[in-house]
Amino acid sequence: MYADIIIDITHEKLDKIFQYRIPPELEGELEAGMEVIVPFGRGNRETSGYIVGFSETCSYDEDKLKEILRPASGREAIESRLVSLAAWMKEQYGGTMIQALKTVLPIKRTEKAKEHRILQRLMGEEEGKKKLEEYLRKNQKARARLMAALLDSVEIEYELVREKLGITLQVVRALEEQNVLAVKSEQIYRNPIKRVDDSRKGLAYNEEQEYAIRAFRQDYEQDIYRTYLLYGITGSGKTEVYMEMIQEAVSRGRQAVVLIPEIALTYQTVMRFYRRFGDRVSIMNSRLSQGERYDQMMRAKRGELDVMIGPRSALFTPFPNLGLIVIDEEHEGTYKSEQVPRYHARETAVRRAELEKASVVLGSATPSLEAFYRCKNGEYRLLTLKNRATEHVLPEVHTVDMREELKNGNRSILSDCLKSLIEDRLSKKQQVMLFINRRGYAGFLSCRSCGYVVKCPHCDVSLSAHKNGRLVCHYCGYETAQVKICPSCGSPHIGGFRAGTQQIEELVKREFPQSRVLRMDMDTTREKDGHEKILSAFAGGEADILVGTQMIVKGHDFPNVTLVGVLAADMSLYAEDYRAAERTFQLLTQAAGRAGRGTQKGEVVIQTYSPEHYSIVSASRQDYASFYEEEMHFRELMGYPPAEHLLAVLIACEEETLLEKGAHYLKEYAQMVGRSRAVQIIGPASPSVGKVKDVYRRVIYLKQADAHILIDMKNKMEQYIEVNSGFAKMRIQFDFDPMKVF
DNA sequence: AGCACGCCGACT
DNA sequence: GTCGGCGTGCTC
Repeated sequence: MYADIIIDITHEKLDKIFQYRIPPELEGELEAGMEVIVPFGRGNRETSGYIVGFSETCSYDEDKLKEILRPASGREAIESRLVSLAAWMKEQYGGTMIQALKTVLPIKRTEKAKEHRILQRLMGEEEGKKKLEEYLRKNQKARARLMAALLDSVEIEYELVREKLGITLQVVRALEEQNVLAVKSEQIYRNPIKRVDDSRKGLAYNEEQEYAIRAFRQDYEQDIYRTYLLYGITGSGKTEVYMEMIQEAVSRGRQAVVLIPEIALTYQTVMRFYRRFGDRVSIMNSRLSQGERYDQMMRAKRGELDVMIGPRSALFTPFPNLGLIVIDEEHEGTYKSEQVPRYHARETAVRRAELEKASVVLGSATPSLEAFYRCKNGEYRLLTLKNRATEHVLPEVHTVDMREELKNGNRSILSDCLKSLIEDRLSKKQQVMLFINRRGYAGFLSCRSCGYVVKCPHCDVSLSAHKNGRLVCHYCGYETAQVKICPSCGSPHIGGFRAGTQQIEELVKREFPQSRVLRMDMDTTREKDGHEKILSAFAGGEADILVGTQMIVKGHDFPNVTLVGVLAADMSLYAEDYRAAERTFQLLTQAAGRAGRGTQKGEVVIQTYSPEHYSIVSASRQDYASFYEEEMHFRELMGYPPAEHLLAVLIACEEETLLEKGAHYLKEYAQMVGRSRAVQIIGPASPSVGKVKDVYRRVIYLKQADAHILIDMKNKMEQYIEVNSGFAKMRIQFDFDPMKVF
């Protein structure tokens, strides 16, 4: 038995596993996550490291193995719980321990050192020149180089000197000792939020809110930590409930993490937390540089913060005594990582809470099937908010069958019903949102004569037409000029196939020339704070109609919006994906929730070609329960999560023949291992996008109700891949309970 | 990162 | 010969 130990992953050369022998007196005393002192390097200097696991065999020259000296003294380090979380993630989701550790531990980037370590000349120019001559005379080349640089400018970044002049730290140290220079390491922690006056008002909660808060508090007081699902319709005041729960944890000297999908991380939400918890709140977002992120993590570690708000990665905030993890909009797909380890923040949060003896609160108006299923089988506790916090009425929903419209001679994208309602709102000076559900479908170009679709030469996807006359690939960014003639049959009848946001915007402007229209999509939000700008312009009444993709339906309240139109509601149903119905239901429900947030009653128009589909019917009735029943029935029938578990094995390779061979062998191996255990194996198949950036892909699916069996299969396959050099040129990833079918 | 090793020029 | 600086490469 050997211990796998990680010394320090902040430096690339050390971010690997070192094996140590376990001394007899420590046998049975050690476990993953523990901090230990080991001899390291030639001088056997005592270094601290973390145990990340144990192995039966050692992959290194056994004679060279050293022994662990002793466990690190003092209290259990914050990191140790994160290391054991990483070990769990590696086991659950696959990949290497290093990959898991890198996602879990706060990593100091070299880029950060660049900003923070500055060499400062301490002597005047005259004296400096003398020093320079002295070094030259003594043939001390490195010192001379550094001195010359310091004469050029009083302050230089250490990283610059190291990379461009090849100066090592020893040289810097030597000059430091001679009082030639000083090393400044600034540690300025920028707080990314601006200060606002503390206007905490005594809020009154409705009965349901009170009940949820009380239920949580009663458990918490008795040290009962568990997972709750706060199922509350839009506008039911979930955020207030979170804040009370966080308050409960904070008042007991514990800290809270609040996960928010990036897109919902709006100024409004942040300000609410900030007003309540003051500057003991910190925000993480993708705009923060690596260095800033690291600083935030360190503030949390030192106990300067109570609440950390951020996307998926904020889950790993190294709080000394984490007491609560809140996951808002729990059903969002962004909680699943796209990189190895492909972890789901919900499951990982539940695991982290277990390690920390903390609670988890999941919140959603349209809970994921997973979360609701676990409430039904008693794993999570369900807390429901059925009423809107303020006395707003639910919007009235009209479903329009677009096939009927066509029969009645309306070939426009807008139904007669929607048109007349828009007309009505414009006259009343109220606002309208038009939401285009084009998830997964861009405005691709196809030939009406032969059906040819213009595709990206590097990826197996269609190119989408942009207004600037270019064709763009959304996977690799490839761009080409718009084609006028079909490359396949020469017909000139080639053109955009489906309506994009731009076309809708133009159409609306044509139909309602007196209206002011704003468009929000990938193109218009690309610039910095593009989101905020458009939304606040719309909120400020600078436009009457907002046209956009899914991003307009998340977060944000617009009190003056009384009409929401959903165009192509069923588009997302056509994706060959077992979560298509769930996603459609969620999008439609959210879109409908945007209408009538103010005092006026709202109306919603859903335009669809499949009005009878249960996801559309139940969304139009705002009926989650019946949607859940139907969808769960489907998942059970097909053996999809959460009824059973699914493991996707993604294989990528530049050579297609090699890929096919590898996929074939891997499947055969899986069949051999899985035969006795009733594992269903599907594939290898070409994923819907079979090629990206000239790399071919295949996918194999394994299905089994028992997660442990699948995880064991995954471990065996990982071993098989490692020992067979034939897989060396392939990149193989595992995706446990994937969010989509590839 | 931190440390030792080995190379190389300079000095006693 | 020996000393000290400097670059390189390894660390279970």
